[in-house]
Amino acid sequence: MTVKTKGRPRGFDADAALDRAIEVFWRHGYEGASLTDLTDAMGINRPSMYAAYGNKEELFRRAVARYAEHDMAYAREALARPTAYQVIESFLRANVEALTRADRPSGCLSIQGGLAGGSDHGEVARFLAESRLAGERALAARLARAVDEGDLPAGTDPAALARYVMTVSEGNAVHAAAGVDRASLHATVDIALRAVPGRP
Amino acid sequence: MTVKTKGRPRGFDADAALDRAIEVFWRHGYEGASLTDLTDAMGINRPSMYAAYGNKEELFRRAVARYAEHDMAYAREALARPTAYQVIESFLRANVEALTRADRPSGCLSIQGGLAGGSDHGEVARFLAESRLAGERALAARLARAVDEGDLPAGTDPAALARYVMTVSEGNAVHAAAGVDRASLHATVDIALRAVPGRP
DNA sequence: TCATTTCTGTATCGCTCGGTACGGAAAGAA
DNA sequence: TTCTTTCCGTACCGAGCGATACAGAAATGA
Repeated sequence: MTVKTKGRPRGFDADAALDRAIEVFWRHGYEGASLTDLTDAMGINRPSMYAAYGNKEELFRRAVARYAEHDMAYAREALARPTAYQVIESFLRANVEALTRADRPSGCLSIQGGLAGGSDHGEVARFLAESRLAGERALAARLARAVDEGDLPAGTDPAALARYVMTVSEGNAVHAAAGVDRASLHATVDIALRAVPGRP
Repeated sequence: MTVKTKGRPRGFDADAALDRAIEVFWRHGYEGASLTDLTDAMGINRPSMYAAYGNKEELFRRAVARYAEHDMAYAREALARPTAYQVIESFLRANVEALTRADRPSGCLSIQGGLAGGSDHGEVARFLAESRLAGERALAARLARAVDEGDLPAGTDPAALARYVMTVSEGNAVHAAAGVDRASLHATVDIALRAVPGRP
């Protein structure tokens, strides 16, 4: 459904440009990514960026949203697995793959984007933390269902287990950003899974 | 030993000033900490900072070195425990305490300082990654000794186990930076320890 | 064709960044 | 006291930052 509009049409693909912006933010973090870096990578000039996205922070939020939808689709797929153990294993394995894709920067945009409150008053860091927490809550809900179904031992704390899984995933992201290779991250997952109930 | 020198003596305590700088870098990251933030917190003005430390990056390296020596002393103490399990538990527990001290920023300077390569070409991120890796190697060496001593099961990969422990610690640092409380981080450690051989 | 609307490119804004030149102040040495 | 050395404070540098004003180009609708 292409909307008919008056005026000169945009000369670039906004989603494709957003994908380029994702990589720049991923590599350099929110603060470290300058508008020159961004617009050069996106193949547009500044006023076009401002017209299309508003400002740098809005561009970042849009980039993170697209990242969550595309690059983290594996997380939603993992939640659909039949057992809690499979959910967790599938998530951690796919996470390792995503952290070490050859065609993408190492690590995870949500972590590399910015952990500390930079020049702003932690606005961006809080936004990223909240988006990670949303994922943790989704996993906790799935694990709570597993407890109800008897798939996880009664007495298991689904929120704590979900937090543990996210902790491993974030730790792996930190390692990946430091250049640790895929096989080593999988070895970490091998060990991490020993702490998960319901291992086959 | 106070060295007698000619000329006007420095009007501030360089180590105390460094402690203030640590907090600023910790809260805002390397890039997010401006010279104005730093010198204001340190109670000195710019030329004094440049005379005493060289430049911003040198100040940061000195801050990280002091941080490693003081705020991470618990890591060296943990390595001295008699068994591998105690080493790991002691490290992860003390780490959680350090990540959530009321008189310090939440999280860990080594992580919050900067994960992504900012405006520089990843210089600072690489430096921090290398310093974390040094800690991981020290732990791996200690665990290798435990394997030799029969304290850990034969066939245990000490490097992989050390990497797992550091992964949990880094994941907890990410959570702490996001505001997760101390009890929750300890709950994560409870689960993480289940994957460690030699549990009492 | 021509008025209207929207996007593009240049050129620039005010501001903050990391870093410094320079003159005066404060100490020891003689 | 006077010389020498070092530190402190002001005031400033060029560069890069995020963000924009404005004029011309490119599309639609009448």
